[in-house]
Amino acid sequence: MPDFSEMTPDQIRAHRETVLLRLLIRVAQTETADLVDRLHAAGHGRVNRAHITLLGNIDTEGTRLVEIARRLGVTRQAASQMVGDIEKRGFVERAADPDDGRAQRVRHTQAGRAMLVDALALMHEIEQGYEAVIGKRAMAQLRTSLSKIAQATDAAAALGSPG
Amino acid sequence: MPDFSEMTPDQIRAHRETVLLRLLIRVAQTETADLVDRLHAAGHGRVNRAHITLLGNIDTEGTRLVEIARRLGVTRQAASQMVGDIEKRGFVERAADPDDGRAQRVRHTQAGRAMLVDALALMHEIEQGYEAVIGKRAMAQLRTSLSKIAQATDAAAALGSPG
DNA sequence: ACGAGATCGTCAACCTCCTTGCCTATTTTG
DNA sequence: CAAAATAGGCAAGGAGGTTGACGATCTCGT
Repeated sequence: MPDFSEMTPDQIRAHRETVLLRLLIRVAQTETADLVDRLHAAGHGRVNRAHITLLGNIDTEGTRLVEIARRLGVTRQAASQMVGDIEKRGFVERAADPDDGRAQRVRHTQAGRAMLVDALALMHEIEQGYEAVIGKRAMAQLRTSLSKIAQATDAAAALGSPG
Repeated sequence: MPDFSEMTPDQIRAHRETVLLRLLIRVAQTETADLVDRLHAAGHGRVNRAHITLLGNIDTEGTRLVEIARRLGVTRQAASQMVGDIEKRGFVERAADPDDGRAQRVRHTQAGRAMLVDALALMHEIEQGYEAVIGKRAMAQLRTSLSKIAQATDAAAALGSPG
């Protein structure tokens, strides 16, 4: 490992640029902004990343709020607020859970499903643009590498916090 | 391109998992959380991602507020608030710019520099963990691919909004 | 059968980060 | 030099999360 405390300012600057985290955040932000722009252009007014993320995490048979919260990595309260938000916009609806009187199922509406399908298509379009830049092989390896890292860190997190 | 409107729910679910954006966000979030945890463990109390990002975007000779805002992709006001925040914590200080009476230079304090050096070392440590999972070659290609994508999208953005 | 405790969802209050709108001081420009 | 651009700051507010407390319901050990 480099001895950072002995690095010159220029060396620190150079190193900074190669930090993976910086690249991840940058590309994720750019792609998100691009997606939202394209959704607007496609006639889906006033949608944001949270909406897409949420829609993408709802199963066709309906998903419980607490499960949505878990998938999104936020509290139940935050998930509840987000669902309330996109419910107002008509993309999801709530229904009582037949198996559990405490719970509800959140489901896509027709409009929500249409939006999700459009969003997936636009993401695919954007990512094909990336593939054109780095090549098909590199793109495939990018997905594979990130998947492996995600799996490994998830496994580590599961060990770290049992329960 | 797949015809998403004809996909079954299961196919949509399967596709969802391979969307690059999802992977990017997930890995970025995990690494960020890991970094903050390690900084806490290393005795740097009450630091967050914004602090590290900000410290990493300040040059040794001092950086103007407006330049910080540009690098972070936020408004001057937001940058000003963040600088005010970490100034209170003692990581940066402001000084008048000798070349421009309107401007100020934001500089690291000793403590800020120490924090940045630690943060870089910890990111390096985390990312070596990733390298152990996916291999040295894949890690190098990951950085290269993301860099290329970032450069390409930056160039496109520059064309789109001249000025 | 039933009381203790866990779980599902919600309301309310608050925090962080970032925005828009407006303002002053200074520099640059025609 | 006046006009316009630029550096920065103050105030108000929105978006998206948090913690804490709560009622309703389910689950489990006895």
